[in-house]
Parts: sequence; structure tokens; C-alpha cells
Amino acid sequence: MTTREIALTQINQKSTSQDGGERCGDCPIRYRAVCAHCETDELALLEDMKFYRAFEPGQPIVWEGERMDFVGSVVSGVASLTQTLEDGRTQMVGLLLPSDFLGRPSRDIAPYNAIAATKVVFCCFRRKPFEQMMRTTPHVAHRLLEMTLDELDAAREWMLLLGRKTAREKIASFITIIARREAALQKRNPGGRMQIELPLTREAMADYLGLTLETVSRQISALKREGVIELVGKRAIILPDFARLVEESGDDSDGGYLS
Amino acid sequence: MTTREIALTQINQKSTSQDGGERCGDCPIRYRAVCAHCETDELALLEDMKFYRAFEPGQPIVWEGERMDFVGSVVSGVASLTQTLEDGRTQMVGLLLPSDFLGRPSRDIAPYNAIAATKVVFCCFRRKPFEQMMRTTPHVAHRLLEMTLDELDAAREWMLLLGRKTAREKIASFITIIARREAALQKRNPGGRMQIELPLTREAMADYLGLTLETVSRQISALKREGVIELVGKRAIILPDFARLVEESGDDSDGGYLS
DNA sequence: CGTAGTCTTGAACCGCGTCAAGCTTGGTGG
DNA sequence: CCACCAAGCTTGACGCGGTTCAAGACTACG
Repeated sequence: MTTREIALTQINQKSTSQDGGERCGDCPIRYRAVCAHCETDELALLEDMKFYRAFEPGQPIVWEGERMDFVGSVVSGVASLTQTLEDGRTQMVGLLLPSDFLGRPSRDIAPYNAIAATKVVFCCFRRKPFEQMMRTTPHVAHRLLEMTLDELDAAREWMLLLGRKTAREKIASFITIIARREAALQKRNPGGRMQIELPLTREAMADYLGLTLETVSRQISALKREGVIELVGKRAIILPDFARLVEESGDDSDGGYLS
Repeated sequence: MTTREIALTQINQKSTSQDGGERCGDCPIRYRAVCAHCETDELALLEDMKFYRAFEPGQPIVWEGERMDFVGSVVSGVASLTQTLEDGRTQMVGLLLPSDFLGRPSRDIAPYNAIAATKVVFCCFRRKPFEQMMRTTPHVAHRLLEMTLDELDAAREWMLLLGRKTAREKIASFITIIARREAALQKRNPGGRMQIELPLTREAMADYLGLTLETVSRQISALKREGVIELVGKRAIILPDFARLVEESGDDSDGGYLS
């Protein structure tokens, strides 16, 4: 069984929770999602307005310009937000990880495409009651503000990457971002070398980074050739020297996420 | 007197309001800034915690990593948010226009440089009382959420520009953005051809667009040569055919801002 | 075993960056 | 009033990084 299959299996295990009656108290993103600050009684309100949906890799969650009668959170898996020009050029503008929020209260037309990159379990809140709750209880609105400000910061880092980094720096930055996220979630595997799963195809990475898929492939090969990374299959990467990778990313420091 | 000088004079007139005791009720951004939804009594609270500061073109408002003991709104003028790599490569990540908000409640270290691009009058709120108000009254927090979501949308359009547009399309897009903003503010000059002021130097435009200043200059010259725009001095532009300009920008529609 | 999706690699091209020179404009001081 | 200077801008020549086009390899799956 490949590491990729293992990852998909893990997602499957989580997605068995999708048949409606799941308790928020047991939710894996209970303290990181939009509901993070909610009290027990507020959770009960949310449970009344929520339902789960599962999406397969490549499947659209919403289409640009489409009406969206729900908002909600990614429970497991990865989804991408993309914008396109008429002639088909595509740029990813958001990467939704577990606990990230999709949809804007008080606007029902989606401004970009949302597409499942892996299997995704999505916790939907019906729009109307959710908007009502935004008005009446401060905890949800406050948490959503925090999360939106964080996303704005991330978008601005991303703009620096798109506007000013070289192809090599973009690839190294992307791997660094994924590595930090996985390190933050998973219990440290002690001693063993850091290994990560790429949740995106080469093409999706290209759309993330403002490159072509050929350039992505070439730069990954170059980093491998020079020993900065090692490949395990196509989608898993071992990082023998994280500091070296960060150097290649062009950023000034490792942000303190990893010793 | 050049159009640029006229613009600066207008800013000067506004900035005479900076000596502290200005009433919020008379503020030019009263219904667009973070205070937009506030009632009279809430305005009184805000007046107690506010003070004005003026900045000259090129002057820093805050420096990345610096402590910021205030948050606030641009009253008049234009400021830029920029991020830089160690080797000096610079990317603009935000363009602050009148009514835009600067600073994040509950974080006192600025994550990017904010620099005045023109003369700027800035309405500062002392951090502590402002944060207190965020907690106690819903109107300010709610408005800030709206504004942050709008900024996030703008940042994502910007990412599409940075990642996927050509130099020519970037320039055309930038002029379009500025033109729409000026059209939204100023009373329609009836009949006369549309004329706009660029609030940025060629270098600042380059930092906005992820280009070099030479490329910016060349593309502006090319658009002029082909009759898409006309130059009035270096900083003012006449748009004889707005639809043509929008075509050059690569966007699929004019967004309905202008007939 | 064949086929489709994904990825890699090569060769040629070109858009934009780099380097460099010169222009325009406004301000300063003789 | 003119000489000088600095800041901002324009233009040209050249080269490189990344795109484009094309061919082929690897893997999963029927």
C-alpha cells in the first residue's frame, strides 16, 4: 500500500462520519473551525442547521457564479479555490484545509470555483439560520473575523510569492508550507526523517504557484537531483534537511514553526 | 498648474482637518469606514479614542516588525502595504484608499510595511480602547468583518493578475482599477472624456504588478502608441475608449461599474 | 494487455528582466 | 534668470528563465 493510499484511507475513515447525526462535540475540527469559541448551547443551534456532504477528488463543490445555499467548513481533505480568465488560464486563489471556512454570509453567489483536490468531507450550515446566528451571537462572528484576517495575511504572503519569487523558490516555498501544516497537525514522529504528502497534482501545484506543470516537474526534479528533497513515488517527499529547503524558498526565517 | 498639482492641493485642503478636534459626523469617510454602522453614541466613544496624523509621500506609517499602538483609517490620500524578501525584492500587497482600515485588533506587531504614496491623513484609534469597543459593541466588529471580506476578494483578484496575466494585461488592469475607483468617487464629469490620476510612481506600480519599472514604462508607452490611452504629463491619463482598455486587461466583463 | 491519467524530459522560442544611457521636470542656489 | 542637480521616467540592446510544443515513461485500473 502506497503512502498515498494510506492517506486516502485515513480520509475515508473520517468520512464515515457523514450520515447526518454526528455530534459537534466529537468533531475533529471542533476547536479550530468557525465554531471554535461556541458554548454548548450555541453548538446545539449549529447542530440543528448543519449537514455533511462528501466530495470525490476533482468534483466541484461550487461553481463560480452559482448560487450557494450553504456555507461551511472543510472537516477533512483539501479543496482549492480557483479563478480563471476567459481563455482558460487558471490561478488558484485559496487552499482550503481542514477547519477552513467556505462561503460568505450575506452573499449567495460564489465568486470563484471551489473544487475538491482530495476526498473531502464538508460540514454545511444552511445559509439563512447561519446568517441569523451571525447577528445574534458574537462568538461565531468574532471567530469568522479572526479566520478571515488570517486568510488575508496568507493571501498577502502568497502575493509576494506570485509576484517576486523564482520558480525554484516557489516550489521550495510550497513544500515548506505543506510541511509546516503537516508538522502542526500530526504528532511528531520522533527521530524519523520528516515525510510529507503532496495533496495536489502537478497541475494544481502549477495553478497554485502561477507556473506551468512542466516547470513544476522540472524544479522538483532539480531539487531532488541536488539532494534538497527525496521522492517516494510521485506524491510523497522526504525532507532530509528542512533548513536547506527554507533557504531555497527565499524567506528570511523559518517562522519558528520547527526547531 | 498641472492636474497633479491640483490633486495635491485637494489633499492639502482635506488635511487641514488634522488638528485633533474634528467631528466624526463631518468626516468624508463617515459612511464607508469601519465606523459606518455606528450610532451617535458609539461615534462619541470613537471620538474619545481618536487622533489624526498626516504623512508626506514616501514617509513610512509603520515598519514591518514594529510595534503599533494604534489602528485606524485612511481619511485622504493613498498608502501602500509592501512585503520584501531579504535581497530587496519588493511586492505591494495592499493599496489603502480613503476609508480603508489599517491594523489588526489583538495583534500589535505590523506584519508589513505601510508607506504613504501621496500625502495621507490618517485617523488613528488608540489600540486598547478600540479593542475594548470591538468586544462590547457589535457594529464596529461587524463592519470590520465586511471590509476584511472585501479585501480578501480584492486580494484574490490580485493573485490572478500576479500569477497569470501578461505585462500588458497587468498595466491595463491597473489603469482599469484606478479608473473605476475614481468614477465611483467623483461626480461624473458629464460628456468630457474620462481622465484619471495615477497615485503611484512607475516603481510603485511595478511593485503592485510584480514587474520592473522599465516594463511598466514600456507597456504604458505601447498602450499610448496604439491609442488605447493618452498621457497628460507623466501621471495623468485620458481614456478615450474604456471598453477597449477593459479588453486589453484580459477580464471577462467590466463588472457593471461603468456603462 | 491496453488505455487513460499523471508525470518527466527535451528542444526551441520569446516575454520580461537586466544593464546602461539619456531625457524631462522641478527645485535650489549663484 | 540661468546653471546645476536629483528624482522620476523613457528607451535600447541583450540574455535568461520559464513557456510552449512534443515525445515518451510510469502507474493504476479495467
